[in-house]
Parts: sequence; C-alpha cells; structure tokens
Amino acid sequence: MRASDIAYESLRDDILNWRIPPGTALSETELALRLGVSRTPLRAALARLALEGLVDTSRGRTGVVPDVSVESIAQQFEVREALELQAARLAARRRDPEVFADLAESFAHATETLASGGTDAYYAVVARFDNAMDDAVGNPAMRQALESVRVHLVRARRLAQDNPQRLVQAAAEHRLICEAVRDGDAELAASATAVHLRGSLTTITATLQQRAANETTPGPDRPTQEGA
Amino acid sequence: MRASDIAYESLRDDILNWRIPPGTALSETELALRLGVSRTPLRAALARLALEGLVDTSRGRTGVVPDVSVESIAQQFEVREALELQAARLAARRRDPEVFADLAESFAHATETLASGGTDAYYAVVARFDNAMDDAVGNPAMRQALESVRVHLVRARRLAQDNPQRLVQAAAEHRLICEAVRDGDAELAASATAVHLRGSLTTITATLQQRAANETTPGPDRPTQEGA
DNA sequence: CTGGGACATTTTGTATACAGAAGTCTGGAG
DNA sequence: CTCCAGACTTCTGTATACAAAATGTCCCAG
Repeated sequence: MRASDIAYESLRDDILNWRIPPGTALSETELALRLGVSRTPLRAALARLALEGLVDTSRGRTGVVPDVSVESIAQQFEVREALELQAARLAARRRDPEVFADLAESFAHATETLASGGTDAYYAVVARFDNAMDDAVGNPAMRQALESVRVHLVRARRLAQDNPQRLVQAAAEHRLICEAVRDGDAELAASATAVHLRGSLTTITATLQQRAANETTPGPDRPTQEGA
Repeated sequence: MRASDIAYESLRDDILNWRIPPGTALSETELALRLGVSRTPLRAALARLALEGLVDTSRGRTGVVPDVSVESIAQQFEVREALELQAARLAARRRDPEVFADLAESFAHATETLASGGTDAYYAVVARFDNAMDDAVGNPAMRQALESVRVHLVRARRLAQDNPQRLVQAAAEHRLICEAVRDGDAELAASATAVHLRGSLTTITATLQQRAANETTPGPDRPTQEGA
C-alpha cells in the first residue's frame, strides 16, 4: 500500500473518530513526522481530505478540521435528502427483490442484533443496506455523490451513537424502506426515506445542542487529557 | 498564483474544451514539461482533477481522460435532477424576488441576446442564473455538489453548443423556473426544472448519438471542414 | 509460428533540499 | 503601558533526485 494511502486513511480515521478535534491546525511537518511518512505523500493525503470536506483550507494556509455545527449538519441533510430520495426511487425500479427482502428481514431482527452485537453490529447491517441501495441504483456518479455526503455525517453519528432507542426506531424505518424497494414502490420508498432522514436529523440536532450545552465535553474516542 | 493552480486550470480548460480528447493518457513528466512546472504541483493538479471526475485513475496507474458516453451523461443527469430539483424548491422558499424577476426578464430577451452576442452571451446569463440559485439556496454543501455535477456536463454542452434552436427553447424553460422561484412556488419551480433537465438531456443524447454515427468527427476546437 | 520469460525502458511513488512568505515575538519609542 | 517596527522562526510551495514497479519488447525454446 502506498504511503499516501496510509496517511490518508490514518488521518481520515482520526478525524472521523474525533481523535483530532475540530479546530486543530494540521501542520504538514508535524503530521509527516508522526505518521512516519515524508511530506510529499502527506500533502496528497491532505489534499484528498480537503476535497472531501474533512479538512478546511479556505481560510489561512494551514488546514484545519472543520467544526460540526447544527447548521452545517442541516445543510448536509438538504443535499442528502435530495440524493437519497432519488436513489430510493431508482433503486425501487431496478432492484433485485430478494436482496431487499433479506435486508428487511435483517432490520426486523435489529433489536436482537443490537442486544447481542451492539451498535457496531447494527451499523454493519446499515452498511449492507447502503451498499445494496448503491448496487440497485447502478449509477457510479450517484454512489460517489452519496458517499461524499455520508462521510460528513459519520462524525455526527459518532456523537449520537449512544442512543439505542433511536437505533431501534431507525431500524423500523429502514425496514419500511427495504419493503418498499422490494415491492418496487418508488414513491413509498422515497417517502419512507424522507421519514427516516427527518428522524435522523432530529436526533443528531438534539445531540449536538445537548453537547453544546456542556461545552467542555470531549469527543468519544479522545483520551481526556486536559489536566496538563 | 501557485504553480499547481496554473497546471490545474490549464489542464481543466484543455479537457473541458476537448483539446485533450477522451482516452488520452496523462503522463506526468510530459505534462510537467509542457506546462513548465515541476512534477510535484502537477501531481496535485492531477489529483484534484481525478477527484472531480475529469481524470480517471481507476484502471491502470496512468490517468486517462474519461469518455463522454450517452450512458455516463444519463447517470450524471440522475444525480443532477435530484440536486437541481431540491435546489429549486429551496430557492423558491428563500429567494430575493427582485433577483429572479430580473433574471426572468433577461431570459425573456434571450432571442435578442443570442442574435447580438451569440451563444457566449447566452451562457453568461445562464451562469448568472446558476449563481443566483446557489445564492438563494444559501447552502455551501449544495453549491459544491451542484458544481461538481455541472462540470461533467460542460464537455457535453460544448458538443451540443451549435444548436441555437434548443437554446431558445431552454431560455423559455429557464424563464419559467425564474418566475416560479420569484413567486415562491416551490413545486412549480421543481417541475419547471424537471422539464428543463429533460429537454437538456434529450438534446445532449441526440447530439452524442449523432456524433457517434460519424465517428471520425473531431471535437469543437479542432478545425472542422464538413460542409457548413 | 506461437508462447513464455527475462530484460530494458518508462512511469509512478517517495524523500529531501531549498526558497519564499507569513505569522510571531521582542525590543524600543512615544 | 501600549503600539509599532523589524527580525526571526516556522510553515508551505516547488524542484530534483532516487527507487521501485509495471509494462512492453525481444529473444529463445518448443
């Protein structure tokens, strides 16, 4: 694997999991030293992250990790809604019914999945769902557009992750989407997707506002070190 | 201006205007020599173009300019439809009425604009329209998503450019969109946008198929000698 | 004549060195 | 005490050199 890929994935993972908090200045020399690669591949990694929107290079020359605000999430959701609804419609027309029948079944057992495997096991099912939708749509451009917007929500989801109640509800919504796609009902699939997105946005917004209230709360993965 | 920006804009312009035809292998050393920059900034430029989809690095290590096929355009339009309809709805809710009243007026005089200033003058009005929509939506994420999909259609539009009849029709469609947005009618704005996109896609598809028929026809910027 | 393997050439990936620019810190003056 | 100016430090941007990998070609064997 190339050094630039290593740097890219490592940085991306760090940002997504809040190990590098928003506002952090990303110095090339420092990161290159830490990751054990030269500045050249590291620059490439930073450029990729910048184009993905995971690094903000707009103001100043040194890139910073952008903040996750209620406003930015709402904006992402406006884009996501447009794309996911269209994807749901197209998937309903082009799907393989068996695939979505299986997925509907998986979501029907989400409560047990959550109980035995935890949130990670549940998110694995969601990942299967996303892939199945992308495959059914069969449009590389749509897939890329969707992935670029999903990336931004990973960080927000990371914050709201400790909300199993919402996940049970989300599973029911996913199940309905799957059933609509399975039956080839494009409009129902779109409506069910709209319902799901609204629920997601509401939960994330609430989490963010709650987090803003007690503002010193650190991120999930970040070792609390502000004693020094 | 940075050397990487120069290389990026130069390459982008060359690709968009068919000076670098699809299928061309993009050798770093050769391009660096030709553009008078080192390989380092040129690599950055190629990376940017690759993430925009203007260079295909998926197969093989050396990047190639992707083809403009009927299929790829249709896929782009599926994404574009999702985004533009959403943008039209949001713009109708948040617009400044005067801006779109002005634009509607401009599109009403499109025939004269085309007669006096040619296609370039008309496309300038379209650019104003796109900017006004982006401003009205007020969503940076939406703007970026829209721009990334519009880029791909520039090359196709470049081929269909010599079709003034279609442009007159398109102006009427744009005018209706502007009026709907001006009046705050979100659903009409979305419907009018859908109508416009369908017309655009039909024209581009016809142009591409016609071009595929006489396959030796060169791109717009090459000197054409077929009986005018 | 065809297929396979080895070698050579070209190309990409990486590292390092250097230059220019920007931000900061310090010292002096008002 | 505050503000401004100049130098210094540190960062990014660029170029070049080197190594590794891939591809294409040529020759030899079957």
